[in-house]
Amino acid sequence: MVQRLVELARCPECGSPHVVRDEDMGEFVCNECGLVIREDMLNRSPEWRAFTLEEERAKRRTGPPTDYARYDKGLPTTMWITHDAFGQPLSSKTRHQMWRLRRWQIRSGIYGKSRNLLKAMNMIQRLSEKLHIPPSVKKTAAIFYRRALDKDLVRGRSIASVATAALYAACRLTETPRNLAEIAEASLRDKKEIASGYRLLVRRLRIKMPIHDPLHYLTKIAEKLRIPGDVLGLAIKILNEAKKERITIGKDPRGVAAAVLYIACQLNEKEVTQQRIAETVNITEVTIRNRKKELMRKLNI
DNA sequence: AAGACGAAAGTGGTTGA
DNA sequence: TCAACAACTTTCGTCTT
Repeated sequence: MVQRLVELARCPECGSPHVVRDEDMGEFVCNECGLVIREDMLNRSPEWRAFTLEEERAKRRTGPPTDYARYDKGLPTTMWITHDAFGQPLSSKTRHQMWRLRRWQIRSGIYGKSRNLLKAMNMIQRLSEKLHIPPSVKKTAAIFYRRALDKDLVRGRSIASVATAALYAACRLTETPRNLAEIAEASLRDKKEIASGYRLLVRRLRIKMPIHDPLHYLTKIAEKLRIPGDVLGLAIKILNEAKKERITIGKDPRGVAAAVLYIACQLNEKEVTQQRIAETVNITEVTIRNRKKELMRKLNI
């Protein structure tokens, strides 16, 4: 099936000129931000062409080409996509994903929520591509969204915000390092909106989020700044002490990790500035200083 | 000149009434 | 739902190396 793409005016959301008309899906989609501009556009033209009467008779099927009242608007067939928006053939991996999405769509199609789900899946798909989120995490997000839909949590909220929140929750659960700011920015939605959606999902779906261990960040920073193993070893020792003294609870694990590593570097006379550590984990030097002060005091260093 | 330190004011999230 | 609260950030002046 050939996709016909027609350039439109600028996207009302992000101002991007890359707004594309996707006739097969019956949608206008912004290639920059993934905004679906007119999702209920109806393609009334026949999906086939005939040049002779015989041809027309041969190609015509029963009923009108598309029917808006049908639950799926013929979507199970239109989801058979073999080329991307630029006319390039899809990779086998993406084709496989599309195939799964299609099969899944056919299965759920008889239910009233299918359209909602399809839109959400599109949203999650676009966001995942934009943020380079691995397929396994994306799958988790999809499952979260489905469960949210089952529990009627989407009612009264926008599909986009819940879908984005589901993706964020999936990232948190799988410890995929994407923060709220990045995801909110990619979805072009308010951080608050995503955050409240996230909390709703965690609460109502009873998702058990892993507690972020400073150790996780410790090794990460050490690797990035090429901290030698013995210094890292010392840092881990200090961290374990801190855990015993219960200094780490309720604090930003990144701050604790950063401070512990900084102390270890100083004790080993390894020159690393607070600033360098701070920027690798996206916190401020002040936080490192505060944590450091507390650690030094309570651990008698 | 760069890095460290800390005070003060502001922000966003959590908690408990 | 709202106010209080702790943690964290931003900003900025000062001190040290």
